[in-house]
Amino acid sequence: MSPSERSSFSRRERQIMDVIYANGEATAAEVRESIPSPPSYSAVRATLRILVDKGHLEHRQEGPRYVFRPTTPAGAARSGALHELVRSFFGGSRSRALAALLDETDGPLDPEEVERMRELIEHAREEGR
Amino acid sequence: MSPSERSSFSRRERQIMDVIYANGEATAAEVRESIPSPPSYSAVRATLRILVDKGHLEHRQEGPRYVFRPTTPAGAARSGALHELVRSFFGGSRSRALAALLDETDGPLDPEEVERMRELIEHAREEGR
DNA sequence: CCGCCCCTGCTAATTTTCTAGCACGCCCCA
DNA sequence: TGGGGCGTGCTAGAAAATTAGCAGGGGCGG
Repeated sequence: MSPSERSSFSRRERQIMDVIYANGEATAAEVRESIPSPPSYSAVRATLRILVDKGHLEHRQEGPRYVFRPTTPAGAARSGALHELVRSFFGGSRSRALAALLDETDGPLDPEEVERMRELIEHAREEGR
Repeated sequence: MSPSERSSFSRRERQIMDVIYANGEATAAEVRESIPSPPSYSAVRATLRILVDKGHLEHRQEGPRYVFRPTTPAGAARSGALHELVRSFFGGSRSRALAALLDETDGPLDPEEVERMRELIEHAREEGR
């Protein structure tokens, strides 16, 4: 998903896409439950239909209902969104983003997780050598 | 800026906030130049005024024009946006986010930067010990 | 002083988004 | 068979966002 595509979403569209990316996939009812001060069920369905028309979502039938998921593979969407955020909020500096990522104000760091992160960095360092 | 606040922006509002966060501060003309398929100058100014009314931006007079900047301190906004992204796209896992951050498809890794990142991790590791 | 240029504030209209609600189909069970 | 529950598609209207354009105001060169 390109940045310009991403920024072309309307408010509701974005909220819905966020929920679906967070969940991987979701039904209309699930989407609605995940949105604060949610719109009507009908409105959710209408917006989902629009997103399908625009090519951002696809749906499959599961029993009586539709299950929606992004057309853009999750990995690519995640990577794109993250790089876009780093570009716009951190001037493109990965290390400054990492510093914010390690900020504990938003939840304590798990030592095991830090260890995993250390390994990731070591690995990247060896690759670049 | 809370997530719910962030997701309450309309499309244009979001585009404008993004530009201003990326630049730190900006004039109406600068904002307009940074938006792809930009709205009219007048529309930009109107939306800026709305954002000021809503309390997301403030402006100071600089010579003949206004310079706008976020009311939320940049650091807090960055941290909040990043943690929100990690929560919704990476299931809250910082290490998975880091893995995506190290993905080179979006630009090569600078060895010096990797070194800085390694130091950040080491530091966090020692803190948590 | 006057005209020009660039800025702001504002209003009214257009366009887009959002919503409610109706019509229909399917399944299940009394 | 007939009703109720639950899903979809669709459309018309309401609500919100976006836009254009006009009415100043201030600085500056002629």
